[in-house]
Amino acid sequence: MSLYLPYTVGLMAAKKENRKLDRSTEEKIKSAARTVFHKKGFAATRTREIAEEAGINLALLNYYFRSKEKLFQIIMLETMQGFYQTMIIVFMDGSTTLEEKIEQVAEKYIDLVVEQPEIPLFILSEIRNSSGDFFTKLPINELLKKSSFMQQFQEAVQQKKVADVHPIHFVLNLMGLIVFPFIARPVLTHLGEMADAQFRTVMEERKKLIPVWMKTIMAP
Amino acid sequence: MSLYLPYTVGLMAAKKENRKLDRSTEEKIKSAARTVFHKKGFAATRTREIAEEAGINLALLNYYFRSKEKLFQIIMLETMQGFYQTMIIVFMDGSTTLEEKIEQVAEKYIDLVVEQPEIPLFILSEIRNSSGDFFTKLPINELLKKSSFMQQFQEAVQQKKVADVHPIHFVLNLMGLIVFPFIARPVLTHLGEMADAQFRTVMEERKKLIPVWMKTIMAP
DNA sequence: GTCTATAGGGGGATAGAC
DNA sequence: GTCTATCCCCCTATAGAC
Repeated sequence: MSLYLPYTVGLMAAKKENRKLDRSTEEKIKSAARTVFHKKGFAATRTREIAEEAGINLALLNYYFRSKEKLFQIIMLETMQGFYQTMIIVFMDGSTTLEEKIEQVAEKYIDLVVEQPEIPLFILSEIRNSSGDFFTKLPINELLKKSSFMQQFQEAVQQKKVADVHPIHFVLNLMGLIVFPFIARPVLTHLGEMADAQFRTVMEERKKLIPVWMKTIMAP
Repeated sequence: MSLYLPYTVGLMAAKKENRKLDRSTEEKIKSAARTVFHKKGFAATRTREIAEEAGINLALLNYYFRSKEKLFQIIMLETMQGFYQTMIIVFMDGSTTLEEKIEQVAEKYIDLVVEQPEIPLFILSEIRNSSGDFFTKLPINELLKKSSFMQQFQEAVQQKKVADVHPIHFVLNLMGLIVFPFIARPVLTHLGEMADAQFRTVMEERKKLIPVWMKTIMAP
């Protein structure tokens, strides 16, 4: 089962098939765009910078992607997919318990975001402006409703193993505990003189701590 | 004791004194700038939009603040002050216990951010780009080190009333639990069809819940 | 497909009248 | 202090040669 959505690159969708071994140009541009957009956001990004980063000419960017806007939408959609994918996979897995799902989400997300620390802030701040179009293209909502996680969670509430508060608290707590440190990273750096190494140690600790915290937090 | 810093508006600092009753122009521009900057961030904001929002002409904006950049720095600094002020006041208060401080921070911050929901994301995303200059102008670090909160926290650790993990976990958990829902708000809206009223209810619940959670989380 | 050159427009800032 | 008019740069996008 592929969890990736069928998005199209428009112009290129057909041509892509006809090429032999294409780790070039189009992919180079997308990769550069990802880097710059993630770091600066849409408004602060200059297409010239993407072109330079990709080692190609500015005109070529428009040749492949028509406009900055369209290129951005592709990057945004892929980034969101990549981010939600982890959660979906873990939550759909019928063979793990609720506790194991929490452990896995904490571990996998912290690993993911240690690798690409700009992603949470990128997604959250870009969603603020762009209309909610991205979500209509991502069937996360439907997937989550039917997920193994949801079933287990509702069972746990009925069996009084979990406090009977709005489930949104659960999601907010879990994701907040995982993701917030990366969003607040710049503040920590400037404020508390926290270096990279120390931050990584702290986040490694949290892989273990968050599941424990979540358990005590959600106890009835 | 004033916790506000002596920042200057440059050109205007002197003139301000000479005016009689000035809730006008300069303040109108700043107010408009606050609104637009908070909502869109520096890069996406157009000075023309600020001018329109303020009901004045674009030229006047530059007359008062010299440039978009300078205006932004004033807004940014004031916003950060306003935000940290709450924490500082609560944490400096020698007459409250550690538990009471947590209760007060949760309650006051949630109130503050319900009023101005864009602030957390604004601060966090704008810090990403702008160099850490803003922090050198804010003596938060020094204030916090000497605060009543820090003393009480260290005592609690020594008396084994609080788990002996890096104190940063405490700060990250507290602020994450409070602030993250507002950062993730757009996602909730699009994803879970969560309306304003329901969100407020959830946040009211969290005023009570967060102190409880923090207590269980930080237990040894 | 990839480049150079350039069109076209938006946005920040200023000149100068009132 | 406040406005209108305008400058000018920078950025996106395209035309057209190779």
